Amino acid sequence: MAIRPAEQLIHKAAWLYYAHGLRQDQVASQLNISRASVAMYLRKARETGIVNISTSTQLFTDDVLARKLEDALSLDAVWIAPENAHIADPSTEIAVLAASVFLELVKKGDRIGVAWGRTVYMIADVMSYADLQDVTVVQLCGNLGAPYSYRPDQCTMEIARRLNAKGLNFYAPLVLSTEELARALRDEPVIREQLSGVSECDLALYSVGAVDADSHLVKCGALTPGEMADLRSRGAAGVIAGQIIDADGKLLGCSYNRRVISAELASLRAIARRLMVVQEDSKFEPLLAAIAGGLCTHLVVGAHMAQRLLDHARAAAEKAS
Amino acid sequence: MAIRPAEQLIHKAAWLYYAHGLRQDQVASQLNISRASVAMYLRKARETGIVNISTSTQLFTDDVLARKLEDALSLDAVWIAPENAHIADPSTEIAVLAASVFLELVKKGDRIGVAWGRTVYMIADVMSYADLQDVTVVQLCGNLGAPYSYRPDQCTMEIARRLNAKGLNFYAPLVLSTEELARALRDEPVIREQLSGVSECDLALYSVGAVDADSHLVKCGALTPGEMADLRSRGAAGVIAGQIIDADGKLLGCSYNRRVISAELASLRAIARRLMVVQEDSKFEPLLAAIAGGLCTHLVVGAHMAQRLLDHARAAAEKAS
DNA sequence: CACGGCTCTCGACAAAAGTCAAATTAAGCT
DNA sequence: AGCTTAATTTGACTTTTGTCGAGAGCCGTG
Repeated sequence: MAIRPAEQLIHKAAWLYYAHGLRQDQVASQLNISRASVAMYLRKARETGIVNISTSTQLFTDDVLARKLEDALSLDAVWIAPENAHIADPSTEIAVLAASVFLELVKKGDRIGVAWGRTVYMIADVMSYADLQDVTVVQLCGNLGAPYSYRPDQCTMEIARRLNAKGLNFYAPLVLSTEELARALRDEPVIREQLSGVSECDLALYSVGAVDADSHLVKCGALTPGEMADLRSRGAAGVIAGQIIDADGKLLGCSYNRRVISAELASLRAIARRLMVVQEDSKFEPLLAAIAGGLCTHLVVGAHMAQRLLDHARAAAEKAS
Repeated sequence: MAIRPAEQLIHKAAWLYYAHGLRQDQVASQLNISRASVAMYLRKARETGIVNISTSTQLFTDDVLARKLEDALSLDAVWIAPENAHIADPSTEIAVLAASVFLELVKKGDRIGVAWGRTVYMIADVMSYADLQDVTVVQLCGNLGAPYSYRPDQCTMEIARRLNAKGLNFYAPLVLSTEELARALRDEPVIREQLSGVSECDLALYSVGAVDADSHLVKCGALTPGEMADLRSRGAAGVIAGQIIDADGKLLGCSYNRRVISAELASLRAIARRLMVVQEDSKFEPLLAAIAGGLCTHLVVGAHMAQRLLDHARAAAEKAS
């Protein structure tokens, strides 16, 4: 990909402005263009990730609650988004925080696994741009034709686009109608390769889904409300990368799971850094299940959820003693 | 280290402004302070590395010349600072570029070896602030009491301060008056430990010194101009971390070198990423020597020097064929 | 070759950010 | 306590930056 002269100019303007600290009019006279153009170039530079402005998320880990949670749940790191009267929309706050944390966790050369859902898409949406050409973003599960804009492949591609990274999509449906077909498809070289590549990821980004009629699995037609209720009564506690898990975070033995094309839980656990983000307070049980299953090393949640998790962990510890 | 309430405010202001994209007056009303205070907090946030603004140095590696040099000299990466009429001061430009490159190369948890000299100090001086608490900056060579502000320990400490990292100083003189004393001092546990810790570094930052009367070694009284001229006639080609090397980049066998307390060349070569920065065109031969000795994997130079290096490499290749 | 459609560029104005000295508060010291 | 000194905070002012519509250049097309 040859660099267009315009891109050269953007680079130069960004360099003079941000690295040298010149003012826009000084940059303009250096490059013999108008100051207005400089301002425009600088905006483009920010939008394309040529310049990177990042703020430390230290503040959110420094929370005492976050430290206590790290200990209680043996997680590597926890970030807690405040939820007070000043914050207009807690779920957006969580997404913005998660995007910052995610960018802080990404390193050069990383391979990143991304699942799908409203949360992941919201994170992608507020994520700032970066220039990480040697990064690869891979899709963790099959696709779901949906009336929503947050299809699995869109989550992956949007994040790849923001990072200026390579995006690897998964060309298979999430759920098939028979177990046989799913087995056959999983054996296809293309799919097999993609699935085995998951454990080579250095970083995963996902949320956990609830097992109820509001689930995307229901909304997208993969399961009927009745089936969902049935699974729930049989121990389903949450949804990870399109798969149903029980309260221990283990794959639930059910026809649905056998018809799904997605990364195995063991592959997910093989990823060193697993960033889980949960926005809704209602996802308490699903989150507990995911944590129990060791599907999460790094966690971003709201203050209320954090408190509930800590209370639960303490109650459990007391019961045990 | 408890976070003072003021620091909390700086964090919050930076978060709202840079991560959420609020305007200063909106931040001010959120935090119930005046907009002027917000502006001040934001400046502090930038100065302390709570927010990080970095510009890609892509532009300088994209240069065709840089690519050719990487091939010709088998270096991992080369950055070339332009030297045209618009650039007021090429050596500053090189330092600014080197500082950006350095920050791009630093990763979390790194141990960084830093040598000393005008170039290194200039880089430290223009380096922007960052918040890398788990990084350690170690001094690669002994100290030289000097009338200059760029003593070895100052280079190390200034860089550590800018990165908000731990600085590890070297409490020994660079040169001693007898070889015996130098040997004895090198055997001291404190010094021995420091020296052996050098090869555990992940990144090194240094320049190369010239073997002439203008050298710091002469200016600081470590060597007389006469001794320097003598060393030169005996094959001295450059100075690395206070030690004299020959044209092949090997340690020159001389009394001076035996009286020096500094990181061994083998230890330096054991560091995976060795960033060498050369500002002066006059340091052509010293740089050739350093490259010959494998003391450099990443290089930042000016356009003129880059051209000379390439011409030299090509002439050498032609001769060989 | 004239015509829209397109992108790029610029001047002028409005908005936002930076700065400074004065005022206020906090902190140290006798 | 009473004084001095240093550090914050602020309102008012200046400088810098963002934005928008107009105009200029460019290309493919009819």
